[in-house]
Amino acid sequence: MQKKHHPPLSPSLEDYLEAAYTLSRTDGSARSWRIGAALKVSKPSVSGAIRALAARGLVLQEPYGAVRLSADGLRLGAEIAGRHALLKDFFVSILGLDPAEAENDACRAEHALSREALRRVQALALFLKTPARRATLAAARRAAGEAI
Amino acid sequence: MQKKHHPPLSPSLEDYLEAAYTLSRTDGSARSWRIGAALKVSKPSVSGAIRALAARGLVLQEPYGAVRLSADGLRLGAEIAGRHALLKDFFVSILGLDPAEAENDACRAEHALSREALRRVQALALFLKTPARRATLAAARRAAGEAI
DNA sequence: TGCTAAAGTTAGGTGAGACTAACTTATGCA
DNA sequence: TGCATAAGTTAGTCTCACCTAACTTTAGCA
Repeated sequence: MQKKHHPPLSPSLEDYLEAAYTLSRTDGSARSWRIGAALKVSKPSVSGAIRALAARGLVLQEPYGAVRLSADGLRLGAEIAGRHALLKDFFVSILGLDPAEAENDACRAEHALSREALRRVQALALFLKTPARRATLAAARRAAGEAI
Repeated sequence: MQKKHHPPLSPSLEDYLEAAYTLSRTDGSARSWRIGAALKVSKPSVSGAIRALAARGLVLQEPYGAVRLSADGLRLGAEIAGRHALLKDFFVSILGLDPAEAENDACRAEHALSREALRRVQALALFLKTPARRATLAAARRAAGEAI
């Protein structure tokens, strides 16, 4: 099996891989139409994206069958889903954003931030959530929620 | 002057407008080649983007001349540059990110976050920067800087 | 004052990522 | 068990955002 190098995944392909990963977790398998429904794109769009992910060895596709993630795909999918969860949690529990809006913001921001920035966001969230910081976090959330 | 509606600016066009705005501020005028240099794109790319911005009434272009922002363009440009500055400041002064990396992250994140999220990030930064919070901010930055 | 070099534009092409329409394969149930 | 419907694929098109090559305009200076 010859390895080719591919550029890092585009935001779009990250979304497809993340959806496939999440659906595999929740539903046991990732059917193409469910990915399309989750991402609100057409069937051919999913088909093309899966082919691109398969070319990178991230998913295995038996034609007309379910999408399965390779070991690499599982690792990357988990990482992307983790970035998403981390940001959503920060938006909700630190900034006090409405969960639906936090979800949208996380979807977009997860492709924009560097590993290091993400790590620091996570650390900040953890710091502010320590029990000793209860009052501070409450005040911060109050401050974030107020109009400026 | 007939107004057409246009969809909101794409991330790419926001970048061009932001660059034009910033150059106008620092250099007094925005020459096309400077925009291209700032964004690391070719002359024709700038030319095309300026045409698109002009079609939306955001910039005035006299052929072969400097790019000037309209009143709308100035407003939007200032807003976009503000988002950028706000995020960079958060990354540097709250998360303790290296300024060069903060710049890159801000460039990408400025297109990803909603108005509300941005507002709350700003409020959080303001909150943590109040003098009464000196020790907390220092501890937070220390926590963010440490490996997890 | 005219020529050259820098700046800007036009023309044409590429690749990503989306779409619709039409086709193929798989599935489930009468 | 065969056929209708659901799921997936193929083909072809569109737009966006970039590129190079070649052309035009502007401007500076000998």
